[in-house]
Amino acid sequence: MARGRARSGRPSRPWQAELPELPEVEATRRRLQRSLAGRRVIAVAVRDDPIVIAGLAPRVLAAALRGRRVRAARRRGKHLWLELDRRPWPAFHFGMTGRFSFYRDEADRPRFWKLELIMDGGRRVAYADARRFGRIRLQQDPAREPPIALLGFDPLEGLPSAPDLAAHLARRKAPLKAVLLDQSLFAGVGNWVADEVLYQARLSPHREARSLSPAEVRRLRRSLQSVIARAVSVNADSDRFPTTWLFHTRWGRRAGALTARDEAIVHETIGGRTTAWVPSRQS
DNA sequence: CTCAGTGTTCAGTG
DNA sequence: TCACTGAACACTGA
Repeated sequence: MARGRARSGRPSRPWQAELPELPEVEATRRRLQRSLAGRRVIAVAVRDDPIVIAGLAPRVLAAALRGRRVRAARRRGKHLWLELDRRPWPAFHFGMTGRFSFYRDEADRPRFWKLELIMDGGRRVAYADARRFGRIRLQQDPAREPPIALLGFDPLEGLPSAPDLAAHLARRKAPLKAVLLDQSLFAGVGNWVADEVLYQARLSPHREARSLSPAEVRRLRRSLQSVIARAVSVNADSDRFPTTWLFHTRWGRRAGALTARDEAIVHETIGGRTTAWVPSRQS
């Protein structure tokens, strides 16, 4: 598998998003909005998986979806949900390997599918998750219930002002890398986005969050906004990320991996996660 | 066979 | 109460 490779996909092949961080989930949301909004679910298949569909009987989930018309697809952070013409609504988290696939032929149903919707018009959409860290929930109002209600700022919807952000960071002693990954502060930031933001903001992932100067907080804020906005603007297709982004070279695991600028990349565990960073550029 | 991994949660600690 | 750390979760694929 080409890690971190979003695909554009030829029209004849099923489409699926990869990498469940904010940009990929937003690309999925747009795809769901385009192919499902205004259409009716004419059939539902649910695979009995007591982990991914925890606490929810397969027949209950199927009954909530069958016959419903989809009004819209919504997203917050890495969470996504469908607005139907009747509540409750389904909400999805993607874990490490959750993804939606869009296709027409039953033969294209993805290998680790958990839920499949057949829409009027014959289009099919399936949620699949090999590693089973993802979750499907059924909620009356997903945006106002946990876990979505507990999320922090969504960088695509808007970040607080630099002084407000500084006030949040001032309470955190943990390394910047760990704080960026905290969904109750920055909703939707995952491992590659955090590393990219720190690289572009020229900040070390080791820095205590509370140690940032006002100018550094502004740099962090600006990088967060620009990385997310740019990734979303190309539909999370990593082939279209700027060539200078760390993303393209961060997984060169051999000692001596270099960025497009010929800077040495270091890999180490920070905040419990593998982190790629460039000491010569980030401090 | 071993190990790392795009994420979250929980227990234990300070 | 809050913040932090590390283990656990489940499974694939290198």
